[in-house]
Amino acid sequence: MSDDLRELPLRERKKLRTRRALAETALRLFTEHGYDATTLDDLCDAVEVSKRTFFRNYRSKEDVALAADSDLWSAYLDRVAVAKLDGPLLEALRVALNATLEDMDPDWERRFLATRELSESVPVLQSHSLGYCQDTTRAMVETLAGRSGTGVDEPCLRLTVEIFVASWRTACLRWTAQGGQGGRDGLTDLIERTFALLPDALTCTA
Amino acid sequence: MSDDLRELPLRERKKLRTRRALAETALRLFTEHGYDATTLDDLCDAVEVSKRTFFRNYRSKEDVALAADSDLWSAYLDRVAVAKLDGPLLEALRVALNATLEDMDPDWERRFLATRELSESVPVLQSHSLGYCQDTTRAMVETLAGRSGTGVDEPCLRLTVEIFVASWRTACLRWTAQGGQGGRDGLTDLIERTFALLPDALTCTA
DNA sequence: ACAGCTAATGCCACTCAGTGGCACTGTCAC
DNA sequence: GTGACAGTGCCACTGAGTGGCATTAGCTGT
Repeated sequence: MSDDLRELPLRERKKLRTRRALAETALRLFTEHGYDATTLDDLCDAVEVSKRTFFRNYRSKEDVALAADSDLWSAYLDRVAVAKLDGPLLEALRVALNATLEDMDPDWERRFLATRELSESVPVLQSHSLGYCQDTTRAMVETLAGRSGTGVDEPCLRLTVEIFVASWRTACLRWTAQGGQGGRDGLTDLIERTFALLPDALTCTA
Repeated sequence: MSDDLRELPLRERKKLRTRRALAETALRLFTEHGYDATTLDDLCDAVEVSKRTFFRNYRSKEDVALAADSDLWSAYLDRVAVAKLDGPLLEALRVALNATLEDMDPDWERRFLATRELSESVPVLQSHSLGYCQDTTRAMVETLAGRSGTGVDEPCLRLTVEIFVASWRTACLRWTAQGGQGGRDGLTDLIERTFALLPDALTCTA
């Protein structure tokens, strides 16, 4: 995830630079002038690429805004695919998440916070972001089912993963609400506390 | 939710008929020819209204496809707003959901199943549908927080509602996968069984 | 029954997201 | 160098969604 940039062929380097410039500039423009008020033409002008090139790098306007989300989920999926995951599943998934967070690029944290704030104020981004979560959920269920030999329809497995994602989002929401306080350690801490609340959440009264 | 249609002023009746015709026809066209392959112009031609009228009835193409979802959630929110909700919150929410399902229009079930199938095969609909869930979650948390006097930031409350929605979606997924078998009773049954799995889901091992 | 009011609609022109096609250019392999 | 080809720019197009304004049609009052 960190700067593996210098040891790539020139062509790849340029491509990657464009990709990053697009995501970075998009985040800045969306934050400064608003998501709707920023057109893709604005973005492409700023990065000095054609709109066609934009769409070769990102599938949609929402996609580029949520690049930091995407980075996290794909890193997480990679980790889950190779991790040990012994003991209680929910706990193992949480540990893997913490490890993934620690491994993210130093700059990712800032991008992610900006992305979260944007996502919470723009409905279409929120929906799209939830779509990512759902895709990740599905992929995780498939990976885990394939490994343990049970089918993907095993309701308990799916439910566990859903609860995992729900907890993550709850923790993430609080982290964003407090302005990303404590950086990724703060986030890790919130995650831990949120997961600890789960048994209470099942039984708490109105 | 049932046919309160005959006792409305003519103008309102026509408006409602148009609304329903749009949702009904949209569902049919989307199912028969595919979501992307059906343009709003196609839909408007079929219903014989202008595109402008469409957008006065629904906010987007996704919205009209997910009308059955929206119907359920708004009925559910209405019920939660007035329900007693004593005892364990999660259980009370589930009971209220069952009651809402029973009260839905007889035709709703068919529309809902078609909507779910559509939503699972069209990513943008899935995202949009998750957005509805999220909006409902937020509204529920506000309602419940306002009633019990605690703040909306009460993490346990939000977590409970998130788990509720996650369980609902898991049950719903299975219901759709088995072709809506058993109608809404079948769905109610799946919901009950899914909620019963929750304690296991917290502790199950990989 | 008729005229006036107004909500709802239709129509038209527009913006912007996203796609397809084709020519071009810079990078890589030889 | 030179040919191959990935990546890019440019252009024209479709389709979602919006704003404005004229028109229709349902609800008044008399």
